[in-house]
Amino acid sequence: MLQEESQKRDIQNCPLTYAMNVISGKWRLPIIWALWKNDTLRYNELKRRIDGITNMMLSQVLKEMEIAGLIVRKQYLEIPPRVEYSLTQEGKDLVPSLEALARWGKHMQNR
Amino acid sequence: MLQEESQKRDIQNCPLTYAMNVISGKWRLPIIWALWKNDTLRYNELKRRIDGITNMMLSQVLKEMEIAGLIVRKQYLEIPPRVEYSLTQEGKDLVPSLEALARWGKHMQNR
DNA sequence: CTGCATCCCATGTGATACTG
DNA sequence: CAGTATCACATGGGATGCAG
Repeated sequence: MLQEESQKRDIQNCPLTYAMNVISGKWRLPIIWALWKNDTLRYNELKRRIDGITNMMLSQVLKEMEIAGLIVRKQYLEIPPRVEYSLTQEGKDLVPSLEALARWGKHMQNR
Repeated sequence: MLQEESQKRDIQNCPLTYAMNVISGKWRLPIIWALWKNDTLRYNELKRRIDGITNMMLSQVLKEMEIAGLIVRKQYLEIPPRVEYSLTQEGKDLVPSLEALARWGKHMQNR
């Protein structure tokens, strides 16, 4: 439809919409937050810190965030398998903006 | 379920999750942006500036944002009806954080 | 002009089981 | 340990028509 077309254009053109899409979703912020606090985490360490997430959602969202350039995945060819995740520089650059948003949210909650 | 419980707790406790919920959704940012640029707009003016939105979505989202404290609705008891919308101070306070996010998004798009 | 009600569909998310 | 596959469901969003 025409509507979808204009929406797609928005997503491609508007930096804010782009940013929102990158951090939207139930699990993206918890993942960013966990990796921000811990620098590097293995798959199962991450899973244990994010309460309620399933393997399906975790692996899916991690893959999307890697493609988006937010996190980096480092795989070691060992038995048993070891995979470590951490934030890219861009992912780290995002945090101050999120903290600003959080301050605003805190203010709204206390109103 | 237990999961929903913990999710609800997150929404209530985490200021960032709270803020994200307030600005998430297909039409919230376009509305904020339109009111930021124009200060005050009537219902139909707003609708004309937000390409593709239906009456149903516009009125629904406006009501939610009013309850959230982002916008203020001013109704004039005239015939034909006139209703004007504008950002609250809190709504305006949100904009700098959004602009920071937008700068980050622009950087990511150019990478 | 400024909305609301009904019905419908797409997408995101989840439960469960399985694999290299 | 680090995932994938399948099936199912809840939620957000939309088309259409009606209303004060």
